[in-house]
Amino acid sequence: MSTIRAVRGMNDILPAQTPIWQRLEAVAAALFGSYGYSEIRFPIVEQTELFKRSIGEVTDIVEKEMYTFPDRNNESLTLRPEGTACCVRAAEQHGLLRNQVQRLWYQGPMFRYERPQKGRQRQFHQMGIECFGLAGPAIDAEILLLTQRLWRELGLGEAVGLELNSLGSAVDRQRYRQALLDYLQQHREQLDDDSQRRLLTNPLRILDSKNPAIQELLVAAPSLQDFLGAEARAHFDTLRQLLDAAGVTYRLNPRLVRGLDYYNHTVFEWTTDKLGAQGTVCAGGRYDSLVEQLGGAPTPAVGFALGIERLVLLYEAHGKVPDGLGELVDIYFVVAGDNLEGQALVVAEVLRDALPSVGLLVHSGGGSFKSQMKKADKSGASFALILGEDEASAGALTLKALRGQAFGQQTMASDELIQLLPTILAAASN
RNA sequence: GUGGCCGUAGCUCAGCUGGUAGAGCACAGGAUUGUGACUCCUGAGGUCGCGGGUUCAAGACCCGUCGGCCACCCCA
Repeated sequence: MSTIRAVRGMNDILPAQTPIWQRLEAVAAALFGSYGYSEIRFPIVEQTELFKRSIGEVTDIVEKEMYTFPDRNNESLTLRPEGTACCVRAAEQHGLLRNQVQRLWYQGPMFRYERPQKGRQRQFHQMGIECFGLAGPAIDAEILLLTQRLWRELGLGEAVGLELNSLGSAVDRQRYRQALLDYLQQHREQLDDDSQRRLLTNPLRILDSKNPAIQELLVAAPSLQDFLGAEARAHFDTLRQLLDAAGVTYRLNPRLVRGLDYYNHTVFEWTTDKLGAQGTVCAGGRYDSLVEQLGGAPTPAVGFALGIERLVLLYEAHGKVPDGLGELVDIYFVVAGDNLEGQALVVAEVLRDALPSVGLLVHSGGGSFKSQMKKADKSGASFALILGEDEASAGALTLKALRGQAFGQQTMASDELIQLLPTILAAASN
């Protein structure tokens, strides 16, 4: 019989990896909270229509990357390919956006049907924040400062860089789209197949083509910056002043357009050259018309999403990962002797009552004294706690240091041990 | 969806112009009857991704297929 494997592009995150994930998620969640953002949780499945209306009908995500299926009542459902649309739907549905500012964050799996490669899988994970109800550039600056602080706390300040652009208002963008189209159509024969296709679907995406010949052609193309209206220009200029004043360095990238339809004004990406082709770790921007598009009142909004898999890769290779991350066991309890397992469990519970923060692993399943000591060593524990025949008859326990501390090995009554353990463990961890 | 490279033990890999599978690590037991690490000995572990073909003979060659990695596309 053939074994069942995980679905392509959907990866297990194994015990060797989860401490890194927990660390990243904990640091980010604490940071978001410290800026006044509250967590929101929404379902993994939504009505298909939500994504068609928000992300855009002609985007690759909607056209060919969504996991879409009919529910048993034939309603079309979709595994969420991103979080922003879901967040807007949830916030709007529950009246969170009525005349008020909301600072929200979320995390969880997203699904896109793509060929897996480095930094990209079909189930991937994002953390993101969305802020509703603030139209000015100050909030754009705030979330960029927040992300910059996150990189700094993880020791990734040198590994990522910020790229920034403004798409202008929807009207600005429409005017520019036409001008770009006019230009590109004059040079149609020089466009590669992909760009020819995008001419019809999403011409702005031609701007960030990786084809050098296309980039060459674009040098003489009309620039989006020249099409920004007064309001858009003022918003962007003020944002840049705020970033300069706050010491955020960035690279203006007039070719940065982003793939989702709902963005306007500020767009940004934090990128790295250390992850291969998928170098975008965190990206976002302003989407002032999305709430209205989804049936709510006009509500300015800005947010970003960061890809946790990519952040994990970057953090492992370039971040400051704390020593001992993921080491759970302080004490390995060796139980050597017939019929002592029950007694060991009772003693262990007493120890846990007295010292709830201590990691205590009780050996189970028997085995020789020697093999238990080997397992104690392998567990990474600082100490072996031994209950054998001698200890049992003396009403005592033996504590043995495994990591070359001066402590050595001592046998004492369990009451005394509980008294002394906090001091002993503290001394050992220094 | 397209392209390149790759599938041999739990992991990392060797296996020559075809001749019936090996190493290191990890795991288990022992040397050392209640003391881990270092050392030494021993053991267990494989339908060589799967299916077909060529051949006296295929892990190796051919075809197909599935999977993995990387890149394109696209995106976090």
